Amino acid sequence: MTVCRRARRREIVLFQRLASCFDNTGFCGIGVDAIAEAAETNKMTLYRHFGSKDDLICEALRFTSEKAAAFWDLLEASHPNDPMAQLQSWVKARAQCLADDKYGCDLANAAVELKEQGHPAHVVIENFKLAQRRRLEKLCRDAGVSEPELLSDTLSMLMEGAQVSKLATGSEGPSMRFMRACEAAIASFRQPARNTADTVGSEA
Amino acid sequence: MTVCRRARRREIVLFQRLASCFDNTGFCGIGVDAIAEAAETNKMTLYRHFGSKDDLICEALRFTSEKAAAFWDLLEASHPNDPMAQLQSWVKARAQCLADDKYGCDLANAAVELKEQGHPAHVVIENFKLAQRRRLEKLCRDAGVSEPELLSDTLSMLMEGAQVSKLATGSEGPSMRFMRACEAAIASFRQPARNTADTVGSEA
DNA sequence: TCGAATAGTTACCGACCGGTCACACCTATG
DNA sequence: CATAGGTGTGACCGGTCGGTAACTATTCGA
Repeated sequence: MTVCRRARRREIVLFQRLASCFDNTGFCGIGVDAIAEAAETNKMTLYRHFGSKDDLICEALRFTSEKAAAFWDLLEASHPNDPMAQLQSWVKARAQCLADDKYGCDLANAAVELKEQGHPAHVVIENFKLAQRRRLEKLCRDAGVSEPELLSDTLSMLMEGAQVSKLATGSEGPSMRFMRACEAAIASFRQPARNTADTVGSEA
Repeated sequence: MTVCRRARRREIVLFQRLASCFDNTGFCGIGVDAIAEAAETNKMTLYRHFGSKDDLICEALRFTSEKAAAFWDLLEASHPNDPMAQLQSWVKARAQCLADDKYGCDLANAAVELKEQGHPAHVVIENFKLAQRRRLEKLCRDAGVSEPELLSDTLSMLMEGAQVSKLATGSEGPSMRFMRACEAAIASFRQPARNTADTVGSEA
């Protein structure tokens, strides 16, 4: 058991160093040797902890997603019993991430890059994104907006879109208005219920 | 000169076959041999037309972006002198692409995958996305909405976000509400000017 | 129809890929 | 202090990578 704990401790250290390792190169574009170097270790040690490169990627993504889950707990604790303040705090935090992280969410990038069907990372990505969606939707619902599902998905899309847009056109592209777009969306759903799709004449 | 035209014709055929070639595998995940097979030719012919794999990727992206430019002309022709109808038509067309294309915009995917600085594809991607942004913003402005720049960037982010979100969580994720989100955004900017960020109490 | 330009084929290059092996080296714990 | 569990090192495997050479077959324009 003590050995097990020793190994686990080592893995956590590895994960932390691995977290920002795929950012520059992507997942296919980096070799296991380079990964090992970034993790300040060597290839054999990596292969003693993980069955394969794909397995390693999965575990690294899982680690990242668990760290992100902690963010939500922090968010709820920061404004207890004030979901609207939490929602605004979420926007602010996402805008901060957008400004800080040069390359967006690892999970989202992995979804784009590893799109061959059946890649083991897919279930990690999907579980993470669905969990995020659930929490955001709950937040919107608790905040009492008129259409919580629609607002939640709008904010999700704005967030993902801002990140890929920043990769494509830099920080002076559409992503520069991410925060204002979120605020406008929230504001438009705050008033009772009437201005969603009735003024746009589209059938189906 | 005639030979030049002959070669150019061949290149166009190659491009058309290449267009959907990177969709399944990404750009790093496919070898030149496989690319040649997908283009129904062989590696030597590819290398006689393009200097390198990166060059080939750039040209393929450029071809795709030129095809996309034609879409805008079609859009304007479909509803002459009715920018709001064009805007709604844009939303509908993007929703259709979202439903049809299994993997989103090649240019956006390339931006995510080829994020090493200095990759020659970056200028192609950036030029394309900025051009799209300009046209969308002009459309919003002509449609007479209250904040054309903000609406345009909101729609851009929703579009990019819907695509990556679909890759991450499938068509039942946030992307399922892409069209409604766009319509709500347009609607909220149609009325005079007052509901953008004043109800959300955020300083800075 | 002739000749030049292009396409196809095959084999090949060095480099690197993911992954494994054997073996020496640490280091924490009994 | 002995030892088992973990780490570091370097060589190695077969396969594939991007890219090229040499040569033949085909096609198209004058």
